[in-house]
Amino acid sequence: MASDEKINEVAMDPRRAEILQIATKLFLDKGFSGTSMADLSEAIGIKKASFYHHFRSKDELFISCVITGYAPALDALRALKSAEDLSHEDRLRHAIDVLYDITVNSDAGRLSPVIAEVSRKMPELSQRFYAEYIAVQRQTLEAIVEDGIAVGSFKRPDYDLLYHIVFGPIVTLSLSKEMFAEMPGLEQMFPVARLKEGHKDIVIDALRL
Amino acid sequence: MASDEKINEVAMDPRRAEILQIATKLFLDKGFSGTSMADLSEAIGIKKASFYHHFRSKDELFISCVITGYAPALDALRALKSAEDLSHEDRLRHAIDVLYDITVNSDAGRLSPVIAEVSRKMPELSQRFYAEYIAVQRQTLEAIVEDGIAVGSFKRPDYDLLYHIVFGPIVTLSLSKEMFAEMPGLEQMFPVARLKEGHKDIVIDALRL
DNA sequence: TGGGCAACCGAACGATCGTTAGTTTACCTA
DNA sequence: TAGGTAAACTAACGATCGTTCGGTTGCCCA
Repeated sequence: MASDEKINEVAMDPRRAEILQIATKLFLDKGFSGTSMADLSEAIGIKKASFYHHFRSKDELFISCVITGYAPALDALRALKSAEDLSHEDRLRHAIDVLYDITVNSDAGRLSPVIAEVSRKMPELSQRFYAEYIAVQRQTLEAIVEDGIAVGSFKRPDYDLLYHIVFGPIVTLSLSKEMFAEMPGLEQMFPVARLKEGHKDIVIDALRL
Repeated sequence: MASDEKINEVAMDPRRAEILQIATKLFLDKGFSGTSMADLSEAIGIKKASFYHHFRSKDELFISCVITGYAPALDALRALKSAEDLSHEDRLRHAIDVLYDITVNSDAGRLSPVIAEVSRKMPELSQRFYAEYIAVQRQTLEAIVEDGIAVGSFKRPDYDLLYHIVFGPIVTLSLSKEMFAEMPGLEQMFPVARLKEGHKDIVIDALRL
């Protein structure tokens, strides 16, 4: 497949993509209202006015950052469905690994607190974020567990609860790392690798027959 | 009058307390930078200039909101230690009930995303919030579990992991409710009571010998 | 009874916000 | 080589930001 028909405008315009990348970094660092157009245009290396040649407004820019930010995460989720060679337990463990990765390390997950910041003035963004990103994560998790149930590996859980237990710690970890980023000893405070392994064990236990 | 005495002296000035209450409501609703001094003074019912009779700055006001916001939550945590009549499992269940309550319903917990918003420009607030609120929650949880271990009710857990599993879902639930507050069907999306019960079972299971 | 003072006010401060108007530059193509 | 156009520029816009100044009010107590 050489070209995907559903290519968005970003892939067509490298300058736009470059701006998105720089802007995302700033939004992650300083939040939405903490990032001024002066900061932004300086980081890009153009004057403020030139920015408006590429984006209609700061709001549109941020929305684009979010949408393009979770695109790779969605790809990673899609890739999960084609791991047929693993046991169902290992598929689930691998899925949780991926969820940690996309939430703690990717732009999409790390932008969540910033989306929360603007959610009141951009409710349509929250809705889109939920429908196109959060809900997809949930569906992916459910599909993997359902496969395991079908062959008798798992018991059927309360999916709302499963989601609560799986995503809760991951999202909070991501939020905490942002929130306490300036504190010394951050790595010891949140030993991600160890927490992840223990977390996976607990989730598997909760699904055991 | 703003003075050099400790910010968290609550009982000093009823007018100050009244302003704190109104300000907290606004900060919860619209975030830190989303709340202007114009909004605030209008909500209080005084002119902007008069506000500065009570607080030195917007930053000091917000810090006071946070500090006084978690004071009742700390009281609730302290009260947990004197529940000697319950079994250790029930004490833990009750503790988790309290954690849900103070995180999802109290100002302290609900202000967390707002603290995250300003954490870069007020790192000392993040630090204080962690030391005086987050760490206290953690210590309380640990003390209760240690009591259970001493009488053979629980096995000794990885406390970092326990904290991850207990607080993660609670904080994320609180964040989600703020983030998706404008979405229809919020209550069905996050059936708090059911999630809480299932969550408690899983935590207890993880501590079983 | 009058001095002190907390609480309030109108007015304005300088700074910064996101955005726009109008113009110039640089490059591609006809 | 002329012309069109995308992308950059300078300059400034009106609005709003948090904050301060200087003055007025009204209550408490000496």
